[in-house]
Amino acid sequence: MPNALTRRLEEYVVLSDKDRAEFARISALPSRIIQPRYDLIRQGDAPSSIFLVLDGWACHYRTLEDGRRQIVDFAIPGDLCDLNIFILDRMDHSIGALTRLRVAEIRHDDLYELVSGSAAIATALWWQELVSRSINREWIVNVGQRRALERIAHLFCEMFLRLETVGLTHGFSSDFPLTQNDLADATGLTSVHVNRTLQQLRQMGLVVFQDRKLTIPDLAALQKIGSFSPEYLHHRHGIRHSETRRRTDAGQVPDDGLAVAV
Amino acid sequence: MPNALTRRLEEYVVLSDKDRAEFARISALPSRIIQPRYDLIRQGDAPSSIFLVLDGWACHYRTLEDGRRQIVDFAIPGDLCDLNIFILDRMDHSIGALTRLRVAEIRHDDLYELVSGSAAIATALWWQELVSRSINREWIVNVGQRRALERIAHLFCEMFLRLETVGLTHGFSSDFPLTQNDLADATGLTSVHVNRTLQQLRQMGLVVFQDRKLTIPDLAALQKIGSFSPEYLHHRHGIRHSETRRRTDAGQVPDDGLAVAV
DNA sequence: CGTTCAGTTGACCATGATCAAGAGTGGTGG
DNA sequence: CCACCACTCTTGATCATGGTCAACTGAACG
Repeated sequence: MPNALTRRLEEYVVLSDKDRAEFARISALPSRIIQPRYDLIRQGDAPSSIFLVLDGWACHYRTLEDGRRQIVDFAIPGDLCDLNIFILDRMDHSIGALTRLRVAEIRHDDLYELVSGSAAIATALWWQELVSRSINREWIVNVGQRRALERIAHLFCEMFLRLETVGLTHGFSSDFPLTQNDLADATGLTSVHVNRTLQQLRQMGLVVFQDRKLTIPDLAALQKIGSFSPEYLHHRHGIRHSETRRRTDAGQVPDDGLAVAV
Repeated sequence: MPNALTRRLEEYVVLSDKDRAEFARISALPSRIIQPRYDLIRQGDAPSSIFLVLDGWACHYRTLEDGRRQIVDFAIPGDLCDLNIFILDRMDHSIGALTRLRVAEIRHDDLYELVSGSAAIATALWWQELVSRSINREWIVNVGQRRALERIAHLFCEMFLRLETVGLTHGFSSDFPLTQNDLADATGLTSVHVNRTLQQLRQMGLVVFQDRKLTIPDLAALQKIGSFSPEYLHHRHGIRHSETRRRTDAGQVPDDGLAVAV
């Protein structure tokens, strides 16, 4: 019953039992709770630890002087927030909790030990970093080239696959605790227009999005609307995802669908 | 008379003479020429070397099925194109030459030696990677939140500072070999609208952009219009740049303004 | 209850897209 | 040397996507 981080990294590399034990240990470190709408790290900070999301959603965002806000990525269980702070002088963006958030705090030394103790772990963390960057690039494409309907469809597809990777989906559904305003800030639209676009997606039968849950009855159809192709996520088991056309059973994920990072 | 890569990395870390010699050696490796509008690497490729831009401009871009193209970053002399290919399976985007492009090809082993031979170099390359990511994030903000005039002003500011870092500006001017179409693909606008927006910027006296050259008579003013603040570039000498209000002399960069990557 | 926050709706507007045509420039081959 | 082509830039007319402003609903919570 692997935790979210392990599940995530095993998309990229083969981990040994020892590696897995290390991650289990880290995930079991004393965790910190952040309340929704509070910041975990602020732009300009120079924190001395990095955070591993255990439970809940966060977002990476930047704010302009006049208050405009752009979410540049979401963080879900299994995501490491910013390896970079050990190298860069200060945070160039903020990380805020969207839900009640539980994170493990990993100190510099711990991370160093972790990385130097296992080549697989080092590679996996590198990989995670590079995948995050690929996601950044895709977001540029999303806001730069796609129109509203596509943008939101695309974001739903991406997040659904990312959630699936860490075992947080159940069949066609998943918790999805974003407000329409969050969606607006992530897609560069206004919340009013997000609202209307969601109605359109609902009316087309492509998504059910209510009570902080998302259901995608036909992922392949949604991918088409969102001009989504999953290669940029670099999942090793990408075939599983891209063959969503086959997901015609209503089956639950049998093993550990609820196994949020212990 | 340092080369572009050295100049770039010295924004981040202190290099020893030995480190500098290493970079000089690498920059002097047999170089490859790519003609304008040709691709250096294509999405889906799994190349075995990485490229260091010595001369000319390139762009990182993704294309959608229907032909829409989004440029997600530019590469100028001193930029390493994609450390990631040693880890990720295949390229998730393409890199194309915008001008006649000269690059050095660095093989996996060479890079490995370089990195393991000097902690400063390893840190510097890490840093470069993280700064690139910060730039990616800022581009999301740019296309997501800023309107046309701001977007283009912002892009001009960013590229001008990046060019300055590698010694490719002369006073208030620089080569700037982008077509209006390139600008459109980078900002998520149409070339028609870029044209009109440029006219506006010109009329406001903020930029001179013709014959593949860019002049910014008052960088501080342009930064204001573009709601640009340079922290995200993480330049160590950031003060030099942010105090552009003081650039009231018409002075040339005295030392090595022409020192394009040897 | 009153307050706050998320979602919803309507009317109107503006930014920027689309379509189309023409001008200027440089390169190439007959 | 000239004619032609391709490419970039420019301009005008029209249109549409999505923004703005404002008001209202309903649920959650103290």
